[in-house]
Amino acid sequence: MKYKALKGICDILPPETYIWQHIESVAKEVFKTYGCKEIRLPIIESSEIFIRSIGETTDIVEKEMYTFQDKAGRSVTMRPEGTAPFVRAFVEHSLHNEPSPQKYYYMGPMFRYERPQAGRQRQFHQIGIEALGTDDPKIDAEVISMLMALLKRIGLKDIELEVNSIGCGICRPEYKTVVKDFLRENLEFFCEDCKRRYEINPLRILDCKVEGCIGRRQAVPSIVNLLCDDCKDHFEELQHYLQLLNVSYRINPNLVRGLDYYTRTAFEVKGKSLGAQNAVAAGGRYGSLVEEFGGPAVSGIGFAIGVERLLSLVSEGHNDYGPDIFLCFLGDEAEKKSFMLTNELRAEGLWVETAYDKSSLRSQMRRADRIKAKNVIVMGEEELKKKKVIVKNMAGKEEVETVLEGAEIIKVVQKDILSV
RNA sequence: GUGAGUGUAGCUCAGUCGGUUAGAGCACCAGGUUGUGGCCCUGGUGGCCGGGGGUUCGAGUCCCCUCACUCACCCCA
Repeated sequence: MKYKALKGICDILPPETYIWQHIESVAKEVFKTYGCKEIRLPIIESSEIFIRSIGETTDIVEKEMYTFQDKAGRSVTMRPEGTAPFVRAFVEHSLHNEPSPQKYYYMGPMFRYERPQAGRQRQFHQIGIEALGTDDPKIDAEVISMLMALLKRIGLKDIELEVNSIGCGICRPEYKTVVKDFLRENLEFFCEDCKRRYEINPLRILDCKVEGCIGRRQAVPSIVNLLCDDCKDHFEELQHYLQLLNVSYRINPNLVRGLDYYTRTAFEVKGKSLGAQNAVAAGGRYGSLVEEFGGPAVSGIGFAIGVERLLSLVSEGHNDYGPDIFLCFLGDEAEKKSFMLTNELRAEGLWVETAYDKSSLRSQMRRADRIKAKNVIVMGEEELKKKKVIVKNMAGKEEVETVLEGAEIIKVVQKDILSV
């Protein structure tokens, strides 16, 4: 084989593409009912946007970005996530002047240079929303419940919502210090990764899976008990609203987000059958990102769904796509007439296929069956003399003779199409 | 970046102790007597056995290197 797609970058082929279309259209319907408007954002941005927002010491920025120089020598990066480009656009176009709160959704590819594995590829797709213009925890609950409503409508089972508050610019640094104080004495007994985390992001130690580390960190107090009063109130109200909306959730005090810009609310939806990369969607509140990008002091909250991970959770079975009509012909005159009729029926919005060369009726019927045609039209010399055609329903086998006229044929075929 | 596993047809896999022209099922294409699909039957297309080197009279099979893929760690959607 001469050429292959790049490592971790996949083609999406039919019938998979049908499931993608389905998910995207359901998402759009759900978002519409919450007032989210679509925003389409570029795939490459100035590198600085990601470095400043995601954080210089995060893995994404340190080793996972597709960054290169354009012809003018500027450093540009293929977006590893959607929030930073969104906030850049929000500020650039002064979208805070739209009636508040402003709610947007986006969908598209993201790029991270990582070793691929189950549920992780270098080009992957996210469907995300962002809601800005209010600090009220009511909108946090609304955003989370919108996510759960969407996942439910897509038919996901065996998923679990985890929520946490990771504090704000005031109480989180204080909590970090508390964690470091508690771990300092025993640090030598922790795993190598945790020793590294201690310097870079000590909160991650609370999420380590190594058994020895789990036992040794027991004494560390939970962040939930050390939030400042404002953050604490926010978190409690969020839970209150989630309960009002009957959204079931689990508080995970060890839930940490990997991106620096998150404040207060953090949440994640985990899929039970997903393997090691089990977050199907995640999000959180960002308190000062808009300001850091030179915009007004408005905060936002958003989430992103990993579409590929979502797909691996949704049961398949969208494999029954086939033409509404397959047109069989016999004889030279019928070939011409059927070619014209194919065109006419397509103009009416039907999916119509026909044979491209002369072959036996048996062979044409076989082809119609293989491509899962719902109906077959037989146009032979005998029918042509009477200016009629035979319409056959492939599932039920019944045949009807009808006049050779597009409108009449559509009438015969219609009930089957509508019932699909 | 680290570790483990797997590479034979488009897909799923056989291939004996190293033996002659590499197989099956599915899929695809063409047929199975005047114009009716699915099941069945016949035939056909499709392989540098991931690549390179070595051992041997002889390698899909044994050895070395390499590449690719997969899973996991890290991290994340």
